[in-house]
Amino acid sequence: MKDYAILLKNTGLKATFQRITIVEQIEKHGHISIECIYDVVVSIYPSISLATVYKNILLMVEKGVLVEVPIAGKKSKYELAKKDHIHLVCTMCGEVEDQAHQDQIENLFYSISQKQNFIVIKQQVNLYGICDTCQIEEAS
Amino acid sequence: MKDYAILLKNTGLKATFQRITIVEQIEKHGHISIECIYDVVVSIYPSISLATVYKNILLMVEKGVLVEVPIAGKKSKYELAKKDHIHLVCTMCGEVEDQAHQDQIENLFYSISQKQNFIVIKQQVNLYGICDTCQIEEAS
DNA sequence: CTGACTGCAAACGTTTTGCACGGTA
DNA sequence: TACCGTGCAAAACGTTTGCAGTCAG
Repeated sequence: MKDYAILLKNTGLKATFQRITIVEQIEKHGHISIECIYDVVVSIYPSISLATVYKNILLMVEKGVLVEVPIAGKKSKYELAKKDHIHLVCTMCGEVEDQAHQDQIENLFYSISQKQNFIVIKQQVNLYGICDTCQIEEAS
Repeated sequence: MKDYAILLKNTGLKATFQRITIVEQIEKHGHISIECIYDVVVSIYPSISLATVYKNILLMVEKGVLVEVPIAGKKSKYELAKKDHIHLVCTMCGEVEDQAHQDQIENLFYSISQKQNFIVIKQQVNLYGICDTCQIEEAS
């Protein structure tokens, strides 16, 4: 577990207990919706308000600490900012799994940006489907 | 312009004027949010209600006529279902441009699905950045 | 000590719902 | 004609806001 107090301060945000808890829980859960963040954080720090969670998520996305993962047909989830990767979104259980990027895809995106004269700032790749676990449950 | 009455009937939906107009306008505009769909459709068919637009968008997504394009930090847009492609999302003007897929990416996604034992049903690739037009305006 | 942050409650905008009426097949 | 679809209004929901009190730096 990283020192999130420093991470936060580096972005100009004060390291409150609320913020640190939010970030820690997002790391722990990987990909998580705002309501779920609230649920887990409130169990650790019961007096936190939902508004605080909303304000901080927004702020941390703005500062680049968090990344929004928009998902078709559902509420967005949030994750810690990290190296680009692909999301495998299970349409049965809703779980999101990370999948490392290959160089191939970087090259492809680069060639697109050249060809279209489009400056790529951020990328987001979701594959929707059925995860291993749900395939097994499905079969039984 | 395709015959959307038939397209709708094939999915089991009745071809009402409201639905046909919605689909036509989505085709015309390419990528469009629900509120914008309502705005353009109401100018053609003033008595339509927002609830009808919502109900039909949802229904048509379910039936596979439309596809939701979720966009980080914004409301989802909708487009007609078509061959997979990449979305270039301009973070300045909000416009979304389609970019044809290369085989490369298909192969990549296929290899991921094999390796992770994840059955891919749908894919969604967004590149966020600055479009040609906005770069020019920016420079001036 | 001071500005940034929190928690609360109210406001707001978006989406969903139930129901009576109207239109498609 | 039967049933699906529409429009309306209200309700439910998610998110944002303003403000007074609190806390990190």
